[in-house]
Amino acid sequence: MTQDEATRDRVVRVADELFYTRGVQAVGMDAVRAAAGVPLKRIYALFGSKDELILAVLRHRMSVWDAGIAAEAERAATARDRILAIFDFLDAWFREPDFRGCGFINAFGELGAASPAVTEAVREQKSTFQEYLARLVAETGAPADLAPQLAILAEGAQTTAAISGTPEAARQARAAAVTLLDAAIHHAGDLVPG
Amino acid sequence: MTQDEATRDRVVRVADELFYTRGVQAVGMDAVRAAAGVPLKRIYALFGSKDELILAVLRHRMSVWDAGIAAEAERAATARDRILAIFDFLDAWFREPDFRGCGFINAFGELGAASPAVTEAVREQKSTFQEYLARLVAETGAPADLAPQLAILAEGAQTTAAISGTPEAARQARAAAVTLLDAAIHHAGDLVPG
DNA sequence: TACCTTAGAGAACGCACGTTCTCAGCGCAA
DNA sequence: TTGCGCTGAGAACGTGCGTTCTCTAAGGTA
Repeated sequence: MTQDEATRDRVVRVADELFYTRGVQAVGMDAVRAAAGVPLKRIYALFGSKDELILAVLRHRMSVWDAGIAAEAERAATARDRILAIFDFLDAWFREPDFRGCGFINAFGELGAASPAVTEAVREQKSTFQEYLARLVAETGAPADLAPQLAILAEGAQTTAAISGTPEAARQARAAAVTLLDAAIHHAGDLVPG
Repeated sequence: MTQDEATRDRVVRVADELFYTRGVQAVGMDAVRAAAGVPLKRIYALFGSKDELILAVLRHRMSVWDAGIAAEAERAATARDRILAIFDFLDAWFREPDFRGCGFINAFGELGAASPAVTEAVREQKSTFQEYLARLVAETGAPADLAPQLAILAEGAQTTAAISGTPEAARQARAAAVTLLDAAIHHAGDLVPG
C-alpha cells in the first residue's frame, strides 16, 4: 500500500465514523482534518471535494458491511442458518452503543434528494444485499419470492432499532423470518388455503 | 380558525412539502417564505426558529399519516383486512410520483443525531403506529408478538421502496404479512415444529 | 552552502443561510 | 388631518463551512 493509499484509507475511516455518528452535513471538512490528522490540502488532493469523500466513505462502508455479513454467515452450515445468521448479525450490531441505524438509509434520507450519486450508491448496496439473500433463498429451495420479503424484514429491523433505540427489532425480525422460511419450505408449491 | 392559525397552517403545509421533497437542511427559510408567501418576520413571530418549524412540520405530518391510515382501514370489515389495508395504503403511496420514503425516517437520518427533539418526535410517530397495529392484532386473536413483526415489514417496505424507486416492496411486504397472519392464527398456541 | 521542490499549518475567501433590523406604507383613533 | 401602531418587503448581519491561497520549513542535489 502506497503512502497515498494509506492516507486515503485513514481519512475514509475517520470520515466514516464522524459521518455516521453526527450526520454527514453536520461534519465539516475541518473536523475530518482534525480527526484524521491530515492537512486539508492533502485531503483535497486525494479526494477533490467533500462529495467525492462522501462517496468514498459509502463505498468503504459497503465493503465493511459485506465482509461482516459474510463472516457471520460462513459460521453457519446450512443456507437456512446463514439466512438467520444475518438477523443475529443485526442483533449484535444493534447492541453496539453507537449504533445509529443503517448508514446508507441515513445518507439517503439526508442527501438522496440532492445527490443522484448518493442515491445510486445506496441503491447499489441494497441490491447487493438482496442478491446475496436471493442466492441463500435459492439454496434452501424456497420460492424466490421469499428473498425480498426477508430483505424487507432486515431493512425494517434496522430503522426500527435505530429509532426506538432498542435492539429488540432484531429478535422480532428473526422470528418473522423463521415463520416465513417455514411457511415457504413446508408449503412450497401449495396455494394458500382460503 | 384565527388569522394566525390559518397562516401557521399554510406555512407548515408548504414547509412540509419542501422539506420532504428536498430534505430539511437543503431548504432555507427564504424558500419557505417564498413558497408560502408569508414574510420572514411573520414566520419567525409564529414559530420562533427553524427548529420549531421543523417540529411543527413533523407533528403535522404525523396527523396526516394517522388520518390516511385510518381512512384506508375503516373501509375494511375485519381486523385482518384492516391490517392488510395498511399495506394497500403503502402501495398507493409508493406509486405517487414524488414519493421519497418515510418523512420521519428521513428526518431521523438527517437530524436525529443532532436533535433529540426530532428523535423524540419520530419515535412518537413510530410508537403510535405500533400501538395501532397492536390493537388490530389483538382483534384478530393472534399473539401479540405479531404486531411488531408487521410493523417491521411496514418500515422495511417504506425504505426499500424509497431507495429502489419502485413500489413493489408494498406487494412483497403484504404477502409476507399474509403469511405471518396465517401462521399466527392457524398455529396460535402451537410450538414451532422442529 | 545555495537552490529547487514539496508538504504542512493555518489564514483567507466566497457563499449560503438563520436571524434580525430598517424603512415605507396603511389603517385608525382623536 | 395628524400621529401612531402594525405589517410587509427586503436589506443587513453574523456565522459556519467548502475550498483555495500563503507562508514557512524541510529535504534532496550540486
